[in-house]
Amino acid sequence: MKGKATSFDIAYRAGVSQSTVSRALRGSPLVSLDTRKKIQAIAKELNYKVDKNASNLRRQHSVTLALLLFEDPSPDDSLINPFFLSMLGSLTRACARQGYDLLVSFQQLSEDWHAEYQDSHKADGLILLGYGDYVEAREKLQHLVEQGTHFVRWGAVVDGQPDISIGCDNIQGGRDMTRHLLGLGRRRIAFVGDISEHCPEFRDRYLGHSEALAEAGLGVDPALQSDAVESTEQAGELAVDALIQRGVPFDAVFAATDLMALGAMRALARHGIAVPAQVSVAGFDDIPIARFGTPPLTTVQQDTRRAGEELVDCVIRQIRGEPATSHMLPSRVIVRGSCGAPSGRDGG
Amino acid sequence: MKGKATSFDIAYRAGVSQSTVSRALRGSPLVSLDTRKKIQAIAKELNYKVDKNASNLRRQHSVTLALLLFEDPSPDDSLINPFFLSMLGSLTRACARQGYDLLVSFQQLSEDWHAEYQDSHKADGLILLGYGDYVEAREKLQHLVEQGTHFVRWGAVVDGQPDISIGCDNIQGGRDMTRHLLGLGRRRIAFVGDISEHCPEFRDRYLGHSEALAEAGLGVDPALQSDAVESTEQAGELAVDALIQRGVPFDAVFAATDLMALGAMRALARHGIAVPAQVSVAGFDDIPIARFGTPPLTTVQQDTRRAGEELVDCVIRQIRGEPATSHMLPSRVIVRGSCGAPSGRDGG
DNA sequence: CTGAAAGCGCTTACAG
DNA sequence: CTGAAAGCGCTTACAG
Repeated sequence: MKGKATSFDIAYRAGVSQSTVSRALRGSPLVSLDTRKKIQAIAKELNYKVDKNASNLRRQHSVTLALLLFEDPSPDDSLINPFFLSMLGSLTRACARQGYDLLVSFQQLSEDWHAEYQDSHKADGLILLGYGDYVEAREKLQHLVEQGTHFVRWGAVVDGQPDISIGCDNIQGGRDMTRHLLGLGRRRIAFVGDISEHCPEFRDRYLGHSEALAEAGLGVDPALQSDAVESTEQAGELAVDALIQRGVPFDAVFAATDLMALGAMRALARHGIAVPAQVSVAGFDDIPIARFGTPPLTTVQQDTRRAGEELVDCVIRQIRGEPATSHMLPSRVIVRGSCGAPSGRDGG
Repeated sequence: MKGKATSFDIAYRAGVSQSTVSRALRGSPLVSLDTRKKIQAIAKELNYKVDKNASNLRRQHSVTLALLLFEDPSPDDSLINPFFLSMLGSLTRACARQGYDLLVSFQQLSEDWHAEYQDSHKADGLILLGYGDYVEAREKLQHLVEQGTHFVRWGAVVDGQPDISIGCDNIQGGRDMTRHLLGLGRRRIAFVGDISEHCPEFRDRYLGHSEALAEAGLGVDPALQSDAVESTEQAGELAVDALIQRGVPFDAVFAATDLMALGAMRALARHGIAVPAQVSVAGFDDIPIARFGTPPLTTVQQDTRRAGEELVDCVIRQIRGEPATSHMLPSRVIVRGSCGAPSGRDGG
């Protein structure tokens, strides 16, 4: 065989027209069973695969989705946010289940990522993960919407947002965790993370946290909140340093992110503060290393598997012209050793 | 604007032929600077992107690579080997640098993965990660080669292999680690992992281990080697249990994988054996959680960043008809707390 | 330097 | 149920 077989090759061998071959292989009901069988047999024999480029061109779609991963530029570029990575797994599988391919692309936060994929027909829809600063991203999102791009963003559902997003219920997650801490007798709970409009997810977690405090008849002390410049271990460490510097007493640290919580533990250890004996530490995400913390980290688990499925489903619905809406997924508290509670069976 | 702009739209506005538009946008030297500028301006204005399907069809390639990730089926399918995941990051970036897109696909180990991607023109080349059992994979690899598929496998370089592979120098890595252990005064070093021809990478690590023993004038005691059914934490735990059951004394465990090493530590803890005081534990891979072990795990680090680059480079060379050969990448021992050595500055 | 034209390999109305 | 034909949007010899 020279070169790849085409539908004409198999038509010739089967003694039918090329149209019939195409129909048979696409499962059209218009072709007789005998013909179909014969064609399929020859196709297999010749190791024939329909040319996706030709097929896609003709049908005007690509049956692939593009995953745009946005990352803060970091010197060591093999280090990826573990949460995104776990999302990637479920996204890939969800796509496969729906018959879509997944194109993965890391975007520099600075880049112009408008519709590159969809317009070039590389992908029929986009999934955005880790869009960075929401305020900055917003106009780009707006632009994408105006262009009619099919896409969904993983993240907070924000009032009046231009796009469709799916995220975990951050308010609920924050509320549940603070309730847990309160139930353990903690009263002065520090919150680590940027709660401005730039980080709506963290803001929601803080909101839930505040709600739980209110439920318990406690007020929110602004001195107990400490910004972190990014969502890294180091930033979490620095934030707790700042907190200690500030001189406000606290008996728990609730970090908006596991990575920051791990950093918080490090700062605490450095200051000779025992976890959880003196201070409880809680995180958010349940990334794989959370359970390897010293002590293992109590955190809020997001259901990445379900998230991946819903994200894919949401884009495909848009592609098909079906209704799709923003919504939130439930989360759950995973109790491990870092808060002082008896470890649950979930703590694995 | 109804629908996407085509090269005809921009030709019309620019007052030139569609051929000229195509040339200008592809950077052909045949077009005058003025014409090119004008065309580029209009293209930007109309938000024009060349249709990849049409372009690819015409040029008979796709400028995309497919990453085939093979995984042992696991009940929790969001759990992916962290080593592969870190590879994925560098692969994506390496592709981007070369102007290629990356299609990600999880293959069930059982599936028939022959040339699906290349024949359908979805991808110009394949990168295989985690091919499973080498003996089983071998005939498929052979088949791929016969079909002229452009691909590279991440893994051991095996004598007489049909395909091209790039992997870390497992023999060197194994040798270096065992030398390290020997330098720490350990004499009875257990090795955890399947060293049969089914797992050539582990076999090579064991080979290096044996070489280091020989250098030190020590013999290889087969009783100190313990198979693990898979490369998971649990399998590592079981393997160490078996070792203890066996009653052979040992003062170190060198696991063929970090995940297994972590499991080994768990088994040791369960038996009340102190690490590293009584027994040193070493791993291989340097996955992100390695440094979070209790104590932090001493391990052999593979340079995933460089690996990603070389893998991509290797496939692209094949696509271009340039020579490409199997080769190995150096690895390095990362000293942390699990073996009893004073922790190096590399220990992160 | 530019244009007219063929052709990449399919899918799908249209006609039978 | 089947075939002949148009067309998806490009790229690139070929001719000027």
